[in-house]
Amino acid sequence: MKISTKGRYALRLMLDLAIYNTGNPVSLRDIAKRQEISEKYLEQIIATLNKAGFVRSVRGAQGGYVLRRSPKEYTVGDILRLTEGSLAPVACVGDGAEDCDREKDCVTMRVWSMLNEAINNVVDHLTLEDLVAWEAEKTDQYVI
Amino acid sequence: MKISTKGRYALRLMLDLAIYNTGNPVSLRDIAKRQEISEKYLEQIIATLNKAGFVRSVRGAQGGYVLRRSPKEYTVGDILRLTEGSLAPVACVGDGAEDCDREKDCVTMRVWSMLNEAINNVVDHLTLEDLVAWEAEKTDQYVI
DNA sequence: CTGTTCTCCTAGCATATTCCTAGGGTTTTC
DNA sequence: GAAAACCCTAGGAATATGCTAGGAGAACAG
Repeated sequence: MKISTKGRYALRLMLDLAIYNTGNPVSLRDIAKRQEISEKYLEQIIATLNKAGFVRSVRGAQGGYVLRRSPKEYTVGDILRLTEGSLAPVACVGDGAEDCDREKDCVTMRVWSMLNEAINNVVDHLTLEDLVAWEAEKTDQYVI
Repeated sequence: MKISTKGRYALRLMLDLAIYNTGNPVSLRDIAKRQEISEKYLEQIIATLNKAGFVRSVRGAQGGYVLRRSPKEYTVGDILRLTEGSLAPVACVGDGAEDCDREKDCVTMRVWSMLNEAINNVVDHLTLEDLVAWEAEKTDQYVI
């Protein structure tokens, strides 16, 4: 019942892009340094985000990645589902649920449904913008 | 981000015990048949529940297992945490959280905390009694 | 007092997943 | 044309998952 590094790093990566969202591409090198994550591993993670159209890549020197949309248009759920796969706690609930022949008899499915809803309710109502705001708050504290 | 069979089977096992909670021990053999789970695998799972004092075992012929407490005194969270380990979505939140030197800087931790709370809120407010009641409702539908 | 029905214990293993590392290739800018 | 970037694929160690197997020990029924 854990979120893997892939999903966690993807979120930090996207947050980093959102914070440095000036229009100029941000290189993986810089993100990797700031986030203290292996650049090579980040490459693989951002490839997924790139193919899904979450980011735009700019090749060559001075290249890097840019967010395709504004930070408020990415929910945490979008990012985690893309990188982690379904966030449903079991295979038999949520969208694209596998059918199970015990389904009708299965009271525990209700538990998983409730859990699924609770999880979605958190991740689908948080956007990158929220995280950027938290980051800003945090910085303010040091400034004041 | 999945609950493994261990936790899911443990819940079904405990629910089965709660439903057949007459005072007489229920054999694993019967539970395994009803739940369509390998008896040998269930043995390993119930060993955990037994060691933790969730169930009492009765050895020998006509033996089996009995709940130690009443169904309403077991939350789904109790059962899942025992069998799955912590339900926290990442290692750095929840009780017994590992320290992380990025902690202070880490905005994503807020996301994981919220997720953790949401999950706990579901599993800690559901008891075996609730599941038994659902089971009863379900049966009623067929009877009417 | 013996056979049957149970629980108990431990070992092992095939498969999948996780978390990377490595080594190149291609594109663009200076 | 060299450097700085992205792009692509392969592999691999470590761990977790989801069991199966085999037997030892306990208690009851007849």
